[in-house]
Amino acid sequence: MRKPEQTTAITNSNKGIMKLRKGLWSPEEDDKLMIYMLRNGQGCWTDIARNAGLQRCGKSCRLRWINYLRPDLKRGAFSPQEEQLIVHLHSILGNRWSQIAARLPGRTDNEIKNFWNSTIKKRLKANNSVSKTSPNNSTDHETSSDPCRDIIGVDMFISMQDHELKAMCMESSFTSTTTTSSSSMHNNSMLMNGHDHFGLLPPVLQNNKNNEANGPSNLFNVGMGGYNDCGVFEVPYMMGMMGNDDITLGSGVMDGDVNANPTNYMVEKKSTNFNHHFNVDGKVKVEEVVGFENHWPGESLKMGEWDLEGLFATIPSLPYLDF
DNA sequence: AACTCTAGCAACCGCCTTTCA
DNA sequence: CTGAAAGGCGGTTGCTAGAGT
Repeated sequence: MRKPEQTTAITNSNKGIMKLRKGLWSPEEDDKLMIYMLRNGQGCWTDIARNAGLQRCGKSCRLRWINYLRPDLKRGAFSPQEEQLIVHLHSILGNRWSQIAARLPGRTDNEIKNFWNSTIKKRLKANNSVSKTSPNNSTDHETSSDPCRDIIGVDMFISMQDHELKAMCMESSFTSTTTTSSSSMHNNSMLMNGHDHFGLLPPVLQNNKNNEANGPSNLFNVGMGGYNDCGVFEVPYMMGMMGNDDITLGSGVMDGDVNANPTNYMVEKKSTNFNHHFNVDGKVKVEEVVGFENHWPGESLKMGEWDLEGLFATIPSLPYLDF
């Protein structure tokens, strides 16, 4: 972490010398950026920094938004399933953290990178030292080419059956590829059929439900629509902040109109405690929150974009989805 | 209570790629 | 086509909090 007092002088052609802050973001800065992003959406980060009244470089604002302020971020510890998926994807993709993060909903590349470097790497070291000292470990998994087994332990890895990973990928794919086109949304929801994703809770709510074990999330989650088993289009849902009751849950069912914009839902703000210190009045459009206004349908989402088609085209070891 | 060690993670740095004038 | 600016990404740093001594 950095000291919030740090400043760097830079020259700006319009305003002469400007001092840019470095280090930790203050709650006030977070508020400014969050409010600006919610009202104006994503754009040129340099402009965002300037227009939001932040003495930060655009890069810093982008990083703060992506890694911390983004509304769709998942909080809390990594679940065992996520951990396994990370290990598996890392064995395929290597240190391409952004691509790994793209397959884990609500997780950032930075988060995954930190998790890998602090936790999983250590486990690898420990496993290596154990395998060196223990003659009993000279089994086939030691000679396996799959590093996952070295890192997470063969038992744990084997315990993750293909269908589990498949289910995770499908769940992950839901909130991502649904943004690319209505047809891909349809495809994904077709894949969901039989997996009870439209059972008691929509996927994102299920995610949040699961996350409660990891502690309360102060952020709401934004999902996209899809077709349920009855062929009825279900619209996105906004997750009220756990325990805060700050955001009214916006959800519903749309019949028939495939091309209806499922993001065009208003979410009423009930209190001023938005983020851990975020204040905003009035109503917030979902599309503003997720930053893809005018990107629906057929246009890609700027934030949290997923390229699962690319993944499954390039990764033969993940042949689960039939796009 | 004071000190040291360490894990976790926010944020910067620098390089590469992409976009745009 | 070219150069500058912006965006994106992986690597790294260094601060904080909590555990251990």
